Amino acid sequence: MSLTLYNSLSRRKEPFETLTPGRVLMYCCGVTVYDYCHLGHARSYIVWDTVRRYLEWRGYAVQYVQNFTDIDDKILKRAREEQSTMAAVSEKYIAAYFEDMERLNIRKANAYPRATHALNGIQRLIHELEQKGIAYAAEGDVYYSVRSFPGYGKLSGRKLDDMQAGASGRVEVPESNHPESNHPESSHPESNHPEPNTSVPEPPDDPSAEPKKKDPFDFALWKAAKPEEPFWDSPWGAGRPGWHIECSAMVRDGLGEQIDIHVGGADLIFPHHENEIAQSEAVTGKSLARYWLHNGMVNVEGEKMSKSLGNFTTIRQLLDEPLAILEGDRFDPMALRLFVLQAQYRKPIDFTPEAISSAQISWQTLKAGLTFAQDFGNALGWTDLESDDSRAGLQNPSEVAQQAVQRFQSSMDDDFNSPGALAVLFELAKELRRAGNVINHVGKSDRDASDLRQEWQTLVDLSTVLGLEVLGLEAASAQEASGQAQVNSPEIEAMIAARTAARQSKNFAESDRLRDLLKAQGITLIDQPDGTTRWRQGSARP
RNA sequence: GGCGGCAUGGCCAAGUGGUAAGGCAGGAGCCUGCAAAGCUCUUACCCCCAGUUCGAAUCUGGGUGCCGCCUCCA
Repeated sequence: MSLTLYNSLSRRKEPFETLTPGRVLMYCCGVTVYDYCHLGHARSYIVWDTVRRYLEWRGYAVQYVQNFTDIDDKILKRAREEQSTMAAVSEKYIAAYFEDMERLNIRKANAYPRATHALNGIQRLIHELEQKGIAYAAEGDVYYSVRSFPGYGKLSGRKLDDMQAGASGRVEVPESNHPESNHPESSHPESNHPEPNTSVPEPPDDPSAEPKKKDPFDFALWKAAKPEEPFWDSPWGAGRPGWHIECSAMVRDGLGEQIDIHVGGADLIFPHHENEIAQSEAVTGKSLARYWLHNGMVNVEGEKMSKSLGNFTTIRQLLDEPLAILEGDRFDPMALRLFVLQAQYRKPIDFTPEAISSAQISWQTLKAGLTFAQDFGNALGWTDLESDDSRAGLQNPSEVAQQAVQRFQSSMDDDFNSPGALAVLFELAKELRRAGNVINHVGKSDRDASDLRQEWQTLVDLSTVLGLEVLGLEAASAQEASGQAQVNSPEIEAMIAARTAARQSKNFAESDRLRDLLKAQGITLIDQPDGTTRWRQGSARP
């Protein structure tokens, strides 16, 4: 069995072969840090984190690098609004990024280069492009001459001439800028509409508005500094880098001239990744990345979630606010992860209340399987959970465990088909939940303890590959909860005895009253065929 | 207008030539004084039309609908 992945470059699934056996160099386009991350970002980074985890599980040593864009017009705009600086705004949202990602159990990259730390590499790259006659300076700006790179358009599958026709249709109304040109945005501060603001410092990419460009599709590698903006000295004068060049430079500095996998949102294919290829490959003469992978968008009511449409929900908003659809509960971060992984990564997913509640409940099911050892390990005599050889059983995996791993792998090998992989996890989790319920209700298991042990261990292992884990805090509180139950035990036993007496005298009204009383405290009673009554805490378990 | 993608049950979503995984949500029954759990059963004309084939959700052609990119965007 071999791993196959869909390469945006060829628009086909291809077998995965690394540049160096056993090693994967992987670069992920990160965020521009001017605001909190929304669900679109969450999806992207959950997906690529999962890909990275899977590659490692498959035995590859993965070097994973993800950048922060911390030089950008939007950051500057935010800094002006907050009477702050670009650096301060960046720091704030980088910190927020890490907080959000940690909650989603996204593992840290090996490196997080920032544009502001990559100026040397950026300038070197621009210089080399200039030497090769592909970049040209114009009044303090430097542009990339798109027509000098024969391969331009190979990733996005478009031709410059085709685009020109389309672009002209969009840019035909430059007059719309004029009426508002002397109305700063503060003239309508109460407006929450995310209308494109015509007073932003940078004009839209209107070819006619940038006469410095030789060709309308040329793009900026370096931008001359405007007054009161941060700048860096350069051979072309004071200024700052364009957006695309930073990734070319950071890939080269952090991973080398050629990498295995370059990933990012599908909305980055053009122009960002196309330009990145043009920049890097024109200099090195080598293909930049062997595989280009792009995740699908998160939609809201059929439309892409995006800043400009204003239809976004931030990660922290979704996780922190009690939700009506969840009857006032908060959305579990792992349920968000599940929501993302329940779709194949290239397909769009719709963010709806139904999807949220479905994911939340699904996570409860999976969690019941994951906490099986914690809940029932004692009952099954699993005393070695903490010890090093606790996984010894997996040396000789059972048929069920082997098949689960095999099915999981063959799904994931097929272009990271996580929905298929999840089906395997759910089958294991549901069986464990069933077995646990039987123990609760009958007092003993109807399954062989070591078989269950293997199924549980397999579930935990495979879930971890997808980053679906019961994290520390939750695990601790679950244990705490079971400890509490012990404390109240005598009181409960007394009530059960009273109820048993009532039942024996057929006083069912009293018997039901006591049942309801305990139920209100979260205690569920289980009458046994032999007339005795068992109980357990927690009525929520489905 | 150009390029790309998607259409499977109430919702989500696998399946890429041999008569439909899984999740969520439902229905019926057995069991129970009532419960809880368990068990059994149960819900698909795979967007439409034509073609290839012994056989297609799966391949080919045409159509319809939706989405993304072409402008900052995960």
